[in-house]
Amino acid sequence: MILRATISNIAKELNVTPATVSRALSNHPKISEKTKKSVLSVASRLNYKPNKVASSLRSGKTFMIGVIVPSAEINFFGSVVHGIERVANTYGYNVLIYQSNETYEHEVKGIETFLAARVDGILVSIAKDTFNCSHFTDVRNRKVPLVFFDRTNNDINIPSVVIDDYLGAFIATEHLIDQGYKNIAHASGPQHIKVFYDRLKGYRSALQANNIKFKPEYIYQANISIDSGKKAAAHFLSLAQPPDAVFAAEDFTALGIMKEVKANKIRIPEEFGIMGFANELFGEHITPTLSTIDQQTVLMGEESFKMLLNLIEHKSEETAVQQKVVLCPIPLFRESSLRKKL
Amino acid sequence: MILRATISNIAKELNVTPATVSRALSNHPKISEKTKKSVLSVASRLNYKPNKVASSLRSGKTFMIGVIVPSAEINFFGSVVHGIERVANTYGYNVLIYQSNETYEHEVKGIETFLAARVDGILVSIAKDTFNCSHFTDVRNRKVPLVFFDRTNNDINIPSVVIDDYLGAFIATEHLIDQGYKNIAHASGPQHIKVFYDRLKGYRSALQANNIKFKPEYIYQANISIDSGKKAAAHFLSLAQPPDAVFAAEDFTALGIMKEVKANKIRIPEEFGIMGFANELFGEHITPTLSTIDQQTVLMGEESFKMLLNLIEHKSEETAVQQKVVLCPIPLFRESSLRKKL
DNA sequence: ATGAAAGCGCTAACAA
DNA sequence: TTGTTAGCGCTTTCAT
Repeated sequence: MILRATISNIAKELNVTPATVSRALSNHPKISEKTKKSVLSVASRLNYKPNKVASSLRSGKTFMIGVIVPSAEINFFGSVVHGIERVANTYGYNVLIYQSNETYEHEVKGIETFLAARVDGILVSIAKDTFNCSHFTDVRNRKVPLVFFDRTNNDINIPSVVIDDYLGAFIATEHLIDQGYKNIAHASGPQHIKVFYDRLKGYRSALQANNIKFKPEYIYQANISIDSGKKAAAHFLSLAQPPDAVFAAEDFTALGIMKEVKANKIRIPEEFGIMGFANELFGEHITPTLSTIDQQTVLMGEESFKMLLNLIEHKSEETAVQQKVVLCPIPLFRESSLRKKL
Repeated sequence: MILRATISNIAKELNVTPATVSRALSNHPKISEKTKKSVLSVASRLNYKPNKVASSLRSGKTFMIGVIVPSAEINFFGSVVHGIERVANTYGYNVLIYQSNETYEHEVKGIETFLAARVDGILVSIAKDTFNCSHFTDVRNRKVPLVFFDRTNNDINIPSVVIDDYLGAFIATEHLIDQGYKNIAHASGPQHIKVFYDRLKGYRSALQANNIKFKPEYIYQANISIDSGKKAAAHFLSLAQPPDAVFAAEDFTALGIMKEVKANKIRIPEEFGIMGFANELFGEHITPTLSTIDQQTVLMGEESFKMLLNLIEHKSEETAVQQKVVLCPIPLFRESSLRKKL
């Protein structure tokens, strides 16, 4: 019994050449039905599994894509990866995951790994600590298809899939205005990350569109964490004129704010409104439930893969039109911001 | 300029043979420092990246492992994968992820994919719908290292990493007893999955150890979901003698129970105690915070990989001692079950 | 419809 | 210390 049968093994058993077996296995049109049958039968008897490594080396295609995320543990990215995986598998592609842990060094290592593995394409959500983009231009120079999702970079011209963060923030802020809150603050995120920058812009635009004066002291730069949310709330509540609502750039920050506000015996949403962003899982289970903006994570994953696949399949054609898919944010108004009945 | 430089390209530039370059790149001891230097310099000038596909074909090692999880979106598995990834990358291994979506068919497909990709080893957490294990014995027959984590199967003799579910359940139940609850029910999970079976056993043992009579009507078989948790609670509350505490086999079930109990204006933990299992992220953010059992997910991932690596590296040696790592569950007593001051 | 032969890029045994 | 040679398993022209 052969431990790992090869095409040659099958060929020998049938007194044909490896080429014939290869063709039979890949359903080549000019192979007789009888040989196909017999090849298939011997293959299954020998428990033959195709060797993709050999096939990849020869054909230059690995049917693997690489995905770099800041962390697989953050629900958002886990969910996007889920979306990527699902479509990828449908199309016969496998997915390699690499976590950058938000550092530039890991991100570079991830790219190196993927290039060495000769993946057919790469999907990246840029790390917080990444400023230098030479590793990405490197990928481009090697003509390996590359698509950014969520965390993009505008300096370098790479196709991307994002949601409209500006619009999401605008909707969130305007919702708080609609609910009758008068002094709306914003707990923002790291401004060099585009999504957070855009959310701040959306917040400011919503104020402006409603003739509300922007107050610098109503901005607190938080850091995607419960703790910084608490600090944000402490800051806001210490002001001479404290806000009566906060739009947080991200759900964990919103959660921290909620905890701090509750600790101060301020009632939510009656006296204080809160909106988050990201639709993390916990939001609908906390008390009060957290209003937030859903980012269509699974769809984002699916779209990212489809865009990448498109690039992979049309690599040769120089239709390098800069592609960009912008998904629509979906507001979820829950208890933390709803003081009017809908 | 060569798009993708190979070892031969470097060799030609230096008038040496590919073999020399290969050795220089892999730091072979018998290569002079000068040649190493020059090879490295030319390599970087040509932007050479090693072709792992070719290397794998030749060496028979891919430095890739495959991981099959029921779903990457469930926090528990995402977190384990995180642990796997971290150690794997440290050891120079890459990780392929495959989601079974709890179905047997996908699981088989995942195994096929991994065997075709010639991964060096496979890590699996068995799907809910899997009863037939021939695909696993198949892997074993091909001498591909295989390790189960969390969701194991006792019929087939495969090394595994699990936590002591029995003990966790015992601790959870006894804690409720300690807190003075008198009628403790159990919302269990699918019994053909070993972890849930063991948790039920642990529950029963704890009762017995404390001379509490087991009541069949205090068992409700839930289904790892908020909804089934609600149904469980509704069932328990409808009993002639309703319980005053529930140990749920899993956090989402516990959450459903909590929602239903709160909806009935029953105070937690004063009138009703709840314990979950899994330490899902939301538990510490809901009101009241959920007491639960932590499963050491990241550690589980790390241990799983280490065990697999050990098998990979000692493949030839026939020291096929059945390995099993059992991690210790860590109780987290929070508001939902603490009515005595600690 | 099938065979012959070459080669993808790398590594490793054997020579020198 | 470096070269020679062969081959991992598969695909793919070019023949027949």
